[in-house]
Amino acid sequence: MELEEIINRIYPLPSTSLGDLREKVRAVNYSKGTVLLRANRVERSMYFIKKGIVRAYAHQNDHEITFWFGREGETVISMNSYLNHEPGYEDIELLEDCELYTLKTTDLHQFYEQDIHMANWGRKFAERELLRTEARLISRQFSTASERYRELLHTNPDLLQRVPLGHIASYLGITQVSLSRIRAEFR
Amino acid sequence: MELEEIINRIYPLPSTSLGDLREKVRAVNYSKGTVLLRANRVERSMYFIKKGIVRAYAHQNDHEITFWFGREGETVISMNSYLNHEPGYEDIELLEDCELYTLKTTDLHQFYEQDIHMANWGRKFAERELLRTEARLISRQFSTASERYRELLHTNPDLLQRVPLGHIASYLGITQVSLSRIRAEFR
DNA sequence: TTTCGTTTTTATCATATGTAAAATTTTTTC
DNA sequence: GAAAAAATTTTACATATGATAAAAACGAAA
Repeated sequence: MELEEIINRIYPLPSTSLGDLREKVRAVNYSKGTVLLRANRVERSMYFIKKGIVRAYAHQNDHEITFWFGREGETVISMNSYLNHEPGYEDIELLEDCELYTLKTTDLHQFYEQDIHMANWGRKFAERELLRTEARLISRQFSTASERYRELLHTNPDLLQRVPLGHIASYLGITQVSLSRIRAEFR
Repeated sequence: MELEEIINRIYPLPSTSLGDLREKVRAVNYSKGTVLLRANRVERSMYFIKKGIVRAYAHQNDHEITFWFGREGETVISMNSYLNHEPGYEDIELLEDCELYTLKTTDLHQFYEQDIHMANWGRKFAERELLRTEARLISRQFSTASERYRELLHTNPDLLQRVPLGHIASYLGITQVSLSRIRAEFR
């Protein structure tokens, strides 16, 4: 997916803003397994996914949970790093070889301060992510693990093809063993 | 808490912007039990809480879950209504008599389009809520119900005084019975 | 104080999910 | 194509939480 489409899916920018953005953006490729952003660091880059899929995960002790997947057209950023200038809590890892666009967060901040269209783009981006995250929090309460799995199967069928089940289980808030049981139910 | 402080806690606005905002804002008082925003409607108002506490809850069948509390200084809006011009999924109910500031969402949208400072205020607001919500989603996975309760007790001691335990339990993702067991543990 | 309604706790039983380890299948690598 | 590594499933057992019902405690109003 081209940069312009990625951006405009969230909030269409006038071509002047797009031009300014394009000047600061660089295309990069990384291979599967690369860790794009690291926890406990103040990250200074963000990414747009042209092609591929990534996951964000947090850890505590030896435990690790995947709380976000990003695919073609999605924006990758360490929210805590970027918002509070503090170390983030997530690693972001490539699950496939990826083609990305990258931008320095300092440039992003400058755009926000200087260009109202960019500011509104950033607003819309955060609002959409907020809505999604809230929906997941709520569904965690209302739905059983089995229902959440079927829901995911329905809304993101490709995820199951592209991502190991361990990560999916974690994303659904259950163990891989439990997910395996659920899958066995209807087979 | 005065309007200016509420706004500036999120993102300080220049006095011109604050002045424009103040012109469109109206102070209102409602009593405990009032439902401020209703699910399944496109809501056209938003609120800032000067004094009091409210909760947002979603329902499905006869089940109801509280997923957000708002207190002095917080901003109340039906994200889905406002973002997608679709009916929202939450009711927002006053848990105490409240003093509020209210603003039409159409006015908010206009501010966003015309005033870069307001646009950045909206961005920051959504970003902060996103970070909070994400943190809760993650803690739901890492921590036991008991740990989450103690965490809440530590970070929001007043909540326990101001809100019935049933709502707290729901917010923590457990039943009231379960919360009662947890409370019994260390007493 | 008494009463009524709400909130909170207690008790019992059922069950979904977790932990740990082994078995199986699939994928990768040489 | 064989060996190694990774991913997935299965099994057995433990436990936290849910559902339900009832009792107790608390608070507001008469």
